[in-house]
Amino acid sequence: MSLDQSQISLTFPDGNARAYAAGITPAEVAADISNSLAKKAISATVNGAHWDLQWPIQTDASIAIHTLKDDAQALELIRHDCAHIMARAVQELWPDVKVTIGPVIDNGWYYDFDRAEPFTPEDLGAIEKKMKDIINLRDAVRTEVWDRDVAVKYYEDRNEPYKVELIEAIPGDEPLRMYWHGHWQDLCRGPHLQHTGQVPADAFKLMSVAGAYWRGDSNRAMLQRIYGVAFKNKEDLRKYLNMLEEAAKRDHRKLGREMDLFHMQEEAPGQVFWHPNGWTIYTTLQDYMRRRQRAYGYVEVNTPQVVDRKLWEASGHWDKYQENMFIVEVDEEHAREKAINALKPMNCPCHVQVYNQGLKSYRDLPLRMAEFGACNRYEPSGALHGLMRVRGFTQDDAHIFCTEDQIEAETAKFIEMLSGIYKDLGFESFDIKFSTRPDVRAGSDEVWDKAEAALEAAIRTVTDDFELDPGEGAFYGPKLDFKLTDAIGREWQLGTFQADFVLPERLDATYIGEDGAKHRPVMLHRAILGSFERFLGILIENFAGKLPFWLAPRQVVVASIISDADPFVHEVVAALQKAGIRAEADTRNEKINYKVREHSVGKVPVILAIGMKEVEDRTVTVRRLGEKQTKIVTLEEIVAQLSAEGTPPDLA
RNA sequence: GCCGCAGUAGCUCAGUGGUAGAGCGCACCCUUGGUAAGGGUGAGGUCGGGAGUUCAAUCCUCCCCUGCGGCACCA
Repeated sequence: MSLDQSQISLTFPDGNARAYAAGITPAEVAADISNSLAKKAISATVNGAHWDLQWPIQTDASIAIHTLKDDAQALELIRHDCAHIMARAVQELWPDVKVTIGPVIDNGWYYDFDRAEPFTPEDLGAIEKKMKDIINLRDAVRTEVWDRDVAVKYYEDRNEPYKVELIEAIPGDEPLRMYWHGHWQDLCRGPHLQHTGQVPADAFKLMSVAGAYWRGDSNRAMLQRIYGVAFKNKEDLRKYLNMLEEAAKRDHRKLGREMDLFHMQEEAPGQVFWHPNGWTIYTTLQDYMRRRQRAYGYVEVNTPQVVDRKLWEASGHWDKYQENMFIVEVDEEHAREKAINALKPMNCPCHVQVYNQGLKSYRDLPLRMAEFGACNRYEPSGALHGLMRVRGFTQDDAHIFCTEDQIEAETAKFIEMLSGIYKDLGFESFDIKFSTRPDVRAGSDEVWDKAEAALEAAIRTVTDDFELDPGEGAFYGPKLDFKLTDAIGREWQLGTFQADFVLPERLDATYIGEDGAKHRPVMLHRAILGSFERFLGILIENFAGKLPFWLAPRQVVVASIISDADPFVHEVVAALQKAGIRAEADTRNEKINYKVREHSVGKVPVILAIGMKEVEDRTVTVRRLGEKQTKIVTLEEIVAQLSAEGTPPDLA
């Protein structure tokens, strides 16, 4: 475009172009447009790349100048500069602390430090205060491009071994950018704000300190990671902190206690003692899943818990996962050696045993074998987390034995089943991730071609909107993962669908084909809820304990207002129970206010209050959870209404 | 598993080198009250487990267990 080599043409978002000298910086461009823009500018986008105001532009380009109004760029820069400002604050407070890396993450940033003493909550306060001082200095940001040798020497001289290692990991042809504000400096690819004063001093907060391995490697040093959050203004920060409070209120461990759903105790870490209320949800959900599976042509089986190591050796689990299995040794009196068994960590090898009983014909395929399989895995102690990560759990597991030609139809059918179930359980949408062949894999390329094509074609019958994750498939086959988003925007990976060409081989599963010869079936591993334990945790948090009526463990409390109403209360409870509703009477010597409060806190969806007026009219006053107003209906009406509501979605 | 923090009544939490306290809940009594806590009385604790220091440990030290927040892991 430009006639003169020293001239370049910059095109603005409105389509206008202007000529500038090559090497001009976005800061200068902004100044050329207006003084106020020059002041407000924070960064630019140049040919699609997020660009520091100080970086020169050498060629024709599209350019957009950003201000704090551009959320994505503003937040990125604010959080990024917060990371540096925090590192500077830490080194000003404790000069011997070594710095490492500090990336931007959702809502904020973290920075990893190497320091002998742990950071305390008081330290965080001091760092925060120091950060505010630094912001108030309004130090201009400079970036410099350095030679590697100079940079390495610089960091060696300053005893910053982590930085030296980082530089050594940067490919040789990339420039090393040094970022300075004031006298303090950090290695960083940028971009950055114009000066530290552009970071809002009242819209960030240091949240926590935690250990983190250097470069994510558990064999390397444990560093101290400080997490912070930052926003454009105080109000956004406040909203975020409120959201955290909201999430804490939904914590399934807290609600589990309050609603008397389950408990855990130290004699059985990572395992659940389900109380009547929790077990009611569990079995209601399981009954529902069992009906769905039947409707989709699955047969249900049940297989042993304690299985000889021989089977795990054959399946390959003994080699790979022995550390994570519960081992059960039995010392039999006349045996030469102890019998070594493992609690099953998964169901698939057992399902192949069921499959292998008797000869299978191609006419038997696809054979969809389901089990609510109770599994135990010795998860690392630090991984345990309420119901979300446990050592004893039950999967809604199934394996579909089929031919390669049946993969596509089975995949499509599975996605249909899964989306119906998620919808029934209150989750309207989900995302699909499609993981294809990894570098190290079993099976021929032809089989992989076929399997990947089949999976992809099957997804496309449902949606074109899926995320491709190349190379992330299991070594035995490609897979689909299903993620759903909960009521407060968190994502949970739940369902999975994996094609497996290896296990049928290892455990010698066969079928007789039309040609009369033996063939190898493909195994499709699939789960929709994953584990019941985890899914119930997610369900509780998604609904903040206010489960849909059909799943609510306590559906109705019929509460008397005065004792003279007690006989009618019991009559109403009996009528509701007869209609299959989980109803209980509350005829305690308490005021109606007290009863309403207690059952509201207990998340009971419907309270029926009964005083003398109701007794005379044979009516009930209905109060729904979360609603203030009440409604008077007849006994017959409420029974009909609630039994309709209590019908599981697949039976409605 | 690793780093840090924590563990006191059923729950939430206060507290002290001389073997403990509140609120809620629970039991009993009074109260029969119309939609988010009526009043009174009372019971309830091996202060996570073990060892050590000390005349004396719930408190200080060490080890272990469990939990919490991350990291690593998640067939």
